[in-house]
Parts: sequence; C-alpha cells; structure tokens
Amino acid sequence: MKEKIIETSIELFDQKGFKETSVQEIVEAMGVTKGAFYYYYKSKEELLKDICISYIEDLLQQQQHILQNVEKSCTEKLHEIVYMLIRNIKARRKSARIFFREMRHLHEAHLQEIKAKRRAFRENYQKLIEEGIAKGEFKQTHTPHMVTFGILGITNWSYYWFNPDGEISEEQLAEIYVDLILNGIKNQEKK
Amino acid sequence: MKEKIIETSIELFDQKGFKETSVQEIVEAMGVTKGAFYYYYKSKEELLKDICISYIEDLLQQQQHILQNVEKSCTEKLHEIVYMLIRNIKARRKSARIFFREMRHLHEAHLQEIKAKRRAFRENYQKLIEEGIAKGEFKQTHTPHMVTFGILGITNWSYYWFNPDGEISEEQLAEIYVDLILNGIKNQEKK
Amino acid sequence: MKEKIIETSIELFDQKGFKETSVQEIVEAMGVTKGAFYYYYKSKEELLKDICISYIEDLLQQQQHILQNVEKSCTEKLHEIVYMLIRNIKARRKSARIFFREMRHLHEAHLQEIKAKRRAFRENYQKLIEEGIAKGEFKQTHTPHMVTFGILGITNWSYYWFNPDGEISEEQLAEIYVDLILNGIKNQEKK
Amino acid sequence: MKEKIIETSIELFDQKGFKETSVQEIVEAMGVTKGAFYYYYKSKEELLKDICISYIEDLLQQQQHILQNVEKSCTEKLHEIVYMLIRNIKARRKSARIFFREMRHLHEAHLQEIKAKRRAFRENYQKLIEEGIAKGEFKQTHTPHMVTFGILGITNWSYYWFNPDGEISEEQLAEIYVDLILNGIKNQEKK
DNA sequence: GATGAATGAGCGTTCATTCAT
DNA sequence: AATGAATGAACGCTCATTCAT
Repeated sequence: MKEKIIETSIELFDQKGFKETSVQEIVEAMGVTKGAFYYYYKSKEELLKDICISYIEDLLQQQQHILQNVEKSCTEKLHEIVYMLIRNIKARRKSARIFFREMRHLHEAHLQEIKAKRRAFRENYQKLIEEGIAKGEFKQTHTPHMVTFGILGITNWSYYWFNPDGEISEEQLAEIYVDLILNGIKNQEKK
Repeated sequence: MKEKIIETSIELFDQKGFKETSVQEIVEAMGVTKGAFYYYYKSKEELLKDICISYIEDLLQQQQHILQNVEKSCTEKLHEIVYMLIRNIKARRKSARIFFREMRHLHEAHLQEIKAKRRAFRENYQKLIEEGIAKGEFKQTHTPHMVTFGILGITNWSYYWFNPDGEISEEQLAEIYVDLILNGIKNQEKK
Repeated sequence: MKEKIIETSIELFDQKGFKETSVQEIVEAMGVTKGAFYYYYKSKEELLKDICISYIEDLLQQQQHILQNVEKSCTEKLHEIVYMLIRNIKARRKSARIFFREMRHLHEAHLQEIKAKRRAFRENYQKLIEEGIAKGEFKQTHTPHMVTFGILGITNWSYYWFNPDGEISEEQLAEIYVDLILNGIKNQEKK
Repeated sequence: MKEKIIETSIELFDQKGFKETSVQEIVEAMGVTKGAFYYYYKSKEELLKDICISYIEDLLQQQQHILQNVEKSCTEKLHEIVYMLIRNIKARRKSARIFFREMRHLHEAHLQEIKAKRRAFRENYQKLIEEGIAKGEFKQTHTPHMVTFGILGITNWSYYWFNPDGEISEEQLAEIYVDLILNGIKNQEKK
C-alpha cells in the first residue's frame, strides 16, 4: 500500500506539482479514502521526503558501485556515471524532477538529510575528476569543483527535456555527452 | 506601481514559490491592499506571466544583440553568450529560477507564448553551433541539438548554485565553462 | 484490563481533556491497539461515564458512611465530610476535575444518572445542615440550600488549586475550612 | 462584526464547549461565511483569548474600583466584591464559565497573560483580607491565602448553579454569602 | 486609484468507530 | 482477546478573487 501511494503520488507530483496535488487526488486515484493515506503517512510532507530520499539514495548507491571498481580508469568511470544518469531518466525522471523542484517543501530536518546526500554525490563526482587529473587522464584545472558543477549541469538538465523513447537512445546521448565532456566541441584539426 | 509589484513578487516567488506566496503577502510587503493589486493585475497568474515573459524576452534580446555582430567568430559569440548568461545570474537569478520552476502555473495560452520564446533562444543557440561547424570552428556532429542542450545545461544549472559574490567571479566561471565546452576535460597531451 | 484503561485515561483526560485525548493516545500509552480498547468499551463516552460514575459513587458512599454514625454530632460530621473531600484530592483530584469538566460530554441517559447522584450528595449535605439547625448546633437560616452550595463551593473549588504536597497539609486545610464555615472570618472580640 | 462574533460564540462555547463548537457553527449562526470569521480573527483560539481577557479585565477593573474607595471599611468592601461577583452572573455567567473551563485551550503566551490577571484578582482579594485583619475587622489567621481561596470558591462555584431569575435574588444571595463568610454557620448563642 | 469586507471552494489533517481475521 | 487496515465525516484554516464605495 505504501508502495502504491508512492507510485501514484510520484505520477501526480510530477505532473502537477507537490502543492498542486491534493491528498484527495492521490487517494481518489487509488480508489481509497484519506484515512487510508494517513494510516500510512503522517503527513503529505513525509511522503515527499520518502520520494526524495529514495531517489538520492538510489543514485548514491549506483554511483558508489561504479566508483568502487578498481579495474576501470577514471575516464571509464566518468562514462559510466554519465550513462547511469541518462539511463536513469527512463525509470526515475519523475522522481528526479520532484527531487529538484519540490525539495524546498521539506522540513528543515529532512532537508538537511537530503542535502547532505546530494552533496556527497557531488563530492564523489569531484573526487573522480581530481583523481583523473592526478593520474593524467584529465587536464589540470584550479577549479575542479566548478568543472564538476558544469558536468553535472549537462546531465541534470536533460531530465527536463530528454525523451528516452525519442530518436536518440540513452546510449547515444551518453556517448554524445561523454564526448562533449572529454573533448569539447572545438574542431581540433584546425590546430 | 506595476513595476513595484513585480519587484516585490519576484523576491517572494523566488524565496517561497509562486503557490506559497499569497497575494496578501505581496501587498503587505508593499504596504498596500489587495484592491490595489487587482487594479493592476487581473490575477496572480498574470503577474507570473509578466515576470516570465520579461525574463525570456530580455534574454532573447541580449542573445540577438550578440549574434547580430558580423565581425565576431562563432567561438567568440559562444563565449559572449556564456558570459552573458553567467553575468545575468547576478541581476536575474531570481527571475530565472521563477521562470524555470513556476512556468507550469501559467495558463496554456501564456505557456505557449513563453515556450515559443524559450525555443527560439535554443534554436538560435543551435544555429550558432551549426554555423560554427560549417565554418570549421566546431567539430562535426550529427546531433547539434543534443550538444546544444548539453551546453545549455551547463549554464542553466548554475542558476541553482552559483554565487556571484563568492570566490569565483562571473568572468572566471565564464572562462572555465567556455574552455569546458570548447576543449573538454581530457588531457590532450596524452595523445 | 478495563481497570488499566481507566487509570490511563484518567491521567490523560485530566491532563489534556476528554475531547483532546484520542483513543489512539490512550491505547498507545498502554501499549495495546485500538481493537483492544473497543473490546472493553463500546465507545469513548462509555469510558468517561465509568470514570464519572465511579467518582461520584465513591464520594456518596464515603459520605453515607460518615452520616450513618449516630454517635457523632452534626458539627463533627460536617468536619469529617470536609476533611474527606480535601483528603480525596490526593487520590481523586484528577477524577474530580474530569467529573466537573467533562460531564457535559455524556449522553443524556448517563448524564441523568450522574446528576441524580450528584444531587443526592448535595441533598444529604443539606439535610445534615438542616439537622444541625434543628439541633441548635447551627444557626437558623431560611436558605439552607444556598448555604449548602456555598459550603460545597469552598471544597469543590479547592480541586482546582490545592496542592496536597505543598506546605499546607490536608488536615490543616480541612481545619481552616471548617473554622471558616463554622465561625466565619469576623473578629468576634470586637463585639 | 467582531462584537457579533464574540456574542454568538460566547453563547455557543458556553452551551457546547470550545472544542465542540466549530467555526462553521459560529458563522452559520451569524449568517456569514468562514472567510468573514477569519477576516476578523486569525484563529478560533484568538477569539477565545479575547473572550477570556475581556472577562477577567472587566472583573479586575470592577474590583479595583471597589478597593479604591477610602471611605469604606474592609467589611463593606468584601460585601461589595461578593455582591459584584454574584451580580455579574447575570451578565457574565457564560463568559465566566468559558473562562474557567476553556482557558486551557489557550496558547502558552495568552495563558500567561490571563493567569497573571487572575492572580492579581486573587492577590487583591487577599490583601483586603489581610488589611481587614490588621484593622481588627477580621480575625487573625496564619493562612490568609487559604481563606481567600475558600471565599473565592463560594462565589466562583455559584456560576455553575445559581439562577439569577430564580426565587433567590442576587442581593439575597450576596447577603447570605457575606453572612456565611463573616459569621459562619455556628449557632453563636450556644456559647 | 485604492480600500475593506466578504465569499466560496478547497486543503491537510484528525479521529471515533468498524470489521475481517 | 486482540490486531491492523480502512472509513467517513468533520474540522481549522487559507486564499484568489469580487465588489460596493
């Protein structure tokens, strides 16, 4: 039941927004009554928290799994993270949009917890970049954190427009973005 | 007066969100009454529309000004657009966040108008990329629209985290991002 | 079990009020579930009735025990009733407060039953006063019922403020009140 | 309007209790809508606060007026306060009952304010008793505060049962109670 | 131009109670 | 003897909007 509430509300929160979706609408979509909702969740905000936490924790875990692999180069790991993020759009686009857009409706305590995890994801990303620099895979920069934000922007933004069922596949988009990140768009042959 | 309503509500919409900001709060912050608000705007949504339209039109205009310059190369124009976007954060960050986050509260008609302008901005951007490819400044790609989205993601995302009064200046961030976009992060010397 | 429900709910009803205490809270405080509650009581109101009935019946019984004693004078019996009421605060203050404050939540039928017993207590009290007058212990009055209400007010009111663990003991307060009732506060020596 | 809300709700709060009276009922009794209520009061609790404050402040003021009179003896002042309290039942019985019964629904801050005034009333009363003792009008006691509580109990309790339109008039009840307080019920002639 | 009073619809939440197991 | 899930009705409150003045 809790699972069904989450599924239903992810759909609605993404379509209409957290504030714009009433508990009434959620339960109507499920064919139960408000009482049932409040039997499982003590507030609408708690439901949002569960959605957000579940999203970011899943992401963190996938990231850690990729980073732990000692046999892969930093370039390969970067590729895998980009691909993982793009691939996730299919299963998690709604959660992701809810995460970024509705997070502000969480209470301070929940917000802290979630921001900490979001920060962890970014810092892991940045450490990968720094390690790649140290190993000579990536070029030197004095602002690895800014570069990390830039790379994150590329994939995060795609949650707002990318259609995994369109003409460009997830694998293709991942390739395009890894190439953009690694090589940029400049015509090197001009050199 | 209309101008003052806009200023006040941009502040509040950014801080608390569109739905979360009541007309009461807006007029209280201005020291007037609701009647005054409804004398100038026939609805809260119309005010949001004005904010969004004003934001995207200003952006479009700045972009057109850059693109019209026949003496600059595509690379230089790209640089200028990136810098313009980053520079805009200082003056327009709140409007930008409202634009992206609250747009969905607009009525269909307003939404169409705004999305058309947003599309125009993106298509201009894409044309610049394609022109750069044609001129040999940028390397060939079969998916210039995807690349454009990627480049847009880098700057758009920065509206959520970049602090123009922090240790990295706007010029510096623009440089970092132009370099990322043009050359990527790969250590070319390894070749 | 029924006893435990009563104990727990007396505590809660006194602290927070009848309406303000949910069945959920009662059962949580006991470590059982709602089903258990409704196995023993068919409604929350019935529980309140039990508490109220138990309070007033106990009082009536104690009063009757005092009044039955043929060897004591009316003055002595008055003293004993006052002392009994004050002494009861320690063990029964919560019940008493619930009795007076929450009685109105009872259904008509229960209310009648309880009011009848409350009336009996008062009438017994009044009869004692009248008997004392007849015997010359108390002075003549045409309004023994009003006097009775006044005397009752003194002790009943103490349920709202008297702290049996404070510097004045129950015995002392009973003495003070019996003296007040019998002799008043006027300085008789002035005569 | 505010006045009408107060009147209507005093009626209802006394009849049914604060918690048991819904805002809906109040506005229905007035023929307006909820919105109107919340235009004048920001919460139901604030309305209760106004009722309670108004009751106790009025009482305090009347008491002060009586106490200020330098030409009256303590006995006379006591008489006047008792009479004032009984007389108040007619106009203020409902407010008084709401005051005592519903006070606990007030927020801490409001509660403090109100309890301070209630304490002031009691302390003024006690000072009168003490002054009367000092002047030889009242007999010596080591517990003037307990005596004060006792005297207060007599009149306060009458708010729960006294019917000013019954066979005993307010003046008569005041006389009965002043006599009870001053002389007690003992038959002095027995001495 | 602007106010102040009022509406009406909706929202998040609570809770006594029921009932199959 | 007791549980756990669910109901349904009500409640306090918010708020965009209207409108006579």
